[in-house]
Formats: sequence, C-alpha cells, structure tokens
Amino acid sequence: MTAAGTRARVRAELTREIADVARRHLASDGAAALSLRAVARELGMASSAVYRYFPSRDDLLTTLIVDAYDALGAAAEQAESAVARTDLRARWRAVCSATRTWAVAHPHEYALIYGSPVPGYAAPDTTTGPAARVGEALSRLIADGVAAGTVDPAADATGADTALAAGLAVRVGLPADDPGSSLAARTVLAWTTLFGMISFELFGHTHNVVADNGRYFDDAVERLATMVGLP
Amino acid sequence: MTAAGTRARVRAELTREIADVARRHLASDGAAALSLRAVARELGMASSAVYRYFPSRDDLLTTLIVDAYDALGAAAEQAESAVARTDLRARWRAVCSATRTWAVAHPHEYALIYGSPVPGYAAPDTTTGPAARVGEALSRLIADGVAAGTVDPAADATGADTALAAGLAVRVGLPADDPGSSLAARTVLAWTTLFGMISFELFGHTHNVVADNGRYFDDAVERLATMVGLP
DNA sequence: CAACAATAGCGAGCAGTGCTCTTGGTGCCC
DNA sequence: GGGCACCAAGAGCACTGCTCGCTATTGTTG
Repeated sequence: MTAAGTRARVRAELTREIADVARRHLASDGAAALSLRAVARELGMASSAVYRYFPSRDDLLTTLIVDAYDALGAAAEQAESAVARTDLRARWRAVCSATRTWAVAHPHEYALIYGSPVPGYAAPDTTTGPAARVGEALSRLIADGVAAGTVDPAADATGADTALAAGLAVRVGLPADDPGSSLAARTVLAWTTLFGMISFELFGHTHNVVADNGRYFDDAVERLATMVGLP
Repeated sequence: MTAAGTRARVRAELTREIADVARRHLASDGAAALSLRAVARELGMASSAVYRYFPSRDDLLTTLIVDAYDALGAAAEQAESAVARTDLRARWRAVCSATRTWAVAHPHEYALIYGSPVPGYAAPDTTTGPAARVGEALSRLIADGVAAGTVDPAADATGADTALAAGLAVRVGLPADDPGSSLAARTVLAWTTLFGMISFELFGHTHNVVADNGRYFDDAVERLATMVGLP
C-alpha cells in the first residue's frame, strides 16, 4: 500500500486536473460561461463523472475563488517582499501596484472574487482567510510604521475605528486602545478605494473618464498612502 | 386613428409591462436568475412572443440597466435638491447617502450596474448618459464651490488631472486650464471610493471588517469631502 | 491469494434555458 | 372591404446542471 492510499492520490490528481481546466475556461470566457459539461468534454470524461469530484458547479467555483484569492495575495506579498522593509511607502506602492497588475492580467478571476456575488451563494469559511491577504499586507505595513514611530496613530482622530468590527485592529496588529482613533478606519478605506479603482477600471466605468489608468492609479496610491499617515 | 397609431401604443404598453415584470424578477432573484421564459409565463404569453419586443435577453437586461442608472441618478439628484444649494457639504452628504440608500434598497439592481459586467456584453451608448448622473452631481457641486470661491482648484497640485480623459473637466464644469491641477482627479477618486464602499458592503467584503456600515460610511464621506476641498 | 466492497465512470434522462422558424390568425390602413 | 403588416403560438434545436442505476475496475482485507 502506498502511503495515504493510492486511490486518494489519483483522486487528488484528477481533482486538480479538473480545477485546472476549469480555471482555464474561466480565464478565457468568464465565470458565467463556465460549464461543467465543457470541462468534462475537454477531459474526455462523461459530465456525470465530474460530480464524483465536485458535488456541484458552485463547489467548483468555490475552489476557483479560493485559488484566485490566493494567487492575488501571493502576488501582492511577493511584490512587497522585494522592496526594503523600512521603506513603508515603497511597500505600500508595491502591494497596490501588484494588486492592480494581477487584476489586469486576470480580469475574469478578479471579477469572480470582486464582482457581483452569485445570487444564492454564501462564501464558505475557507474563502475568508485567503480573501484577507491583501488587506493584511496593507495593515501590517502600517503597523510597522506605528511601531517604528513614523506613523502617528493619533492623527485625524474622528473615532471612526469604533464603527469597525470588534477585534479587527488587534487582528491586523493596529493599535486598538485609543477610542478616538481613525487609523484602522482609514486603512480600511484605503483598501476599499484600492479595489474600487481596480473594479471601476476593469468593469468599464472609467471609460471616457480616465485616459491613463496607470498614471491615475499611481497618483491615487500616493494620496492614499498620505491618508493613512505614511511618511 | 389615435395619434401615433393605436398599434404602436399597445406595443409600447406591453413592452413596458414585460420590463416591469422582468424588473420584479431581477429585484427578487438577481440578474443571473432572470429568465425570459419565466417572464413570459407570468405574463401568460408564449416565450417566443417576448422576442417581438426584446430581440434578446441581453436587450432586456440593457433596458433594466438603463432604468437602474436612472433610478439611482434620480434618487441622488432629488436628495441633493432637498438641501440648501449653498451648503456644499450638505449637498455632498445628500448625494452620497442617497446613493448608498438606494443601493441597499435595490441590491440586485445595484449589482447589475456596478458588479461584474456580462461577459460578451458591451454597454451601448444609451447607458452612458444615465450612468454619469451621480458623478455629474458630485462634480457640479464642486464646480459651484470653485465658482463661489470656497473650493480652491489649485490645492494639492500633483497634475493628476492630465491622466483623465480629454475634455472631462470641461464636460463636468470643472476648471481645465491649470495643467498642475488634481481637482478633477480627486473628484473622480472620491466618486470611485463612494461606489467602492457600497460595493464592498453589498458584496460582503466588509464582513468581519466593518461592524456599523452606516457610521463607517458617514465618516468616510466627510473625509472624501475634505479631500476634494469642500469647506 | 482470493473474495469483497468501495468507488470510478458511463449513459440515459429530467427539467430548465435562450433562441429560431414556420404557421396561422388578427387588427390596421388605404 | 381588401390587402398587408404585424403578432402570438408552438414545435424544435442545442445547450445547461444535475440525478440515477448500472457496470467494471481496483484497492483492501480476511
């Protein structure tokens, strides 16, 4: 007997293969056009056989969603790790730019995770972790700034942090003791704006509004960095 | 003969009726679940008969898209007109809040216009006008501030406006003569953030992040107002 | 090593979709 | 009133997700 069971191994292999083909279809045609039968056809198997591996089309999509979140998170983290850890603004830029670059390169995967959610679809817990990676990268870098004393956690004290989820600040390493703080809220807002810009660009809302999306984006990223208090 | 032809009148009537039923289906089940056949069934007609009024499902959706943009725009404009014209910040708040309120009340319609676009779908020109209404309301109010001398068009001169579409500033009434200006770019950014926040809220991305979406939103709206230079 | 049972794959089939085409009727305009 | 444009209907095509019963393989265990 091969360790962990031979059967389980080939099963995992085929599961991965199905997901790979599905991801290719998603990338070229979009989530709405992703057909289980088409995937099965390409793999040379009956459509009913696929259901041994994914109970439903939604389950297949969930896998692709998790993969997309992970790919995006990895791209952002890798870009960030390539710049000096002490240069906060450079890290900020790296994360933001890498996010946009990944999104532009994978528009359908991006739309899958940041576009309209599927009607009857509730994101399972497996997606929440990967989904948080970019936001956490952003928070971490600001937390580093606070620790180093270059980011003032008491600036712009509107008390907006109290509107955030309990324990969020602690979870991402931001100071949570000052009830007047707005640092976490400003971070969340910057994170929101980051994806808002990318969504608007990819979904066509900047048509006839922004001519040079890259330059507009870079300018905004600097502005956001300033808003969260980066030196 | 009744003016404009009796036939044309009942045709227009039935066209509107189909759209109404479709809008109800959209509102309750989402765009993905909108079925031409189901609409036809509810109207007691054969599915093929609907094609006399809408050449395809996409055309029906386009109508709903235009209607949604118009409904949102009307809601924003009406809210704005209810406050004093000279109180720019109040007008800003009114437009932003009304936009969010409408979106929360019509999540599926909102998702239709600000979610992931349909794969093979290109927005026809008829949508661009209605789509611009909220953005134009925002710009108009800032332009009023510039005209009144309460908004400084030369603040934060990063020159970001040059990345925008040619003629945009003129189109929305913002000053366009200063090449160093970033006023239009900041306005576009605020507009982007507004919809980014609403999308994140409606699409579930603020789960475990923001506890009180309304308060968080209101705080952000003030911050955006300040960013665009409103007194 | 052989019998067993778990499992993979298949094909037919159901209910639904968008869309087309033909066929027959009905209301409108000259 | 006659002719004609328009309109509704129904059948049908190609596709979808998903289920079910069957067969055959194949890893595992007595």
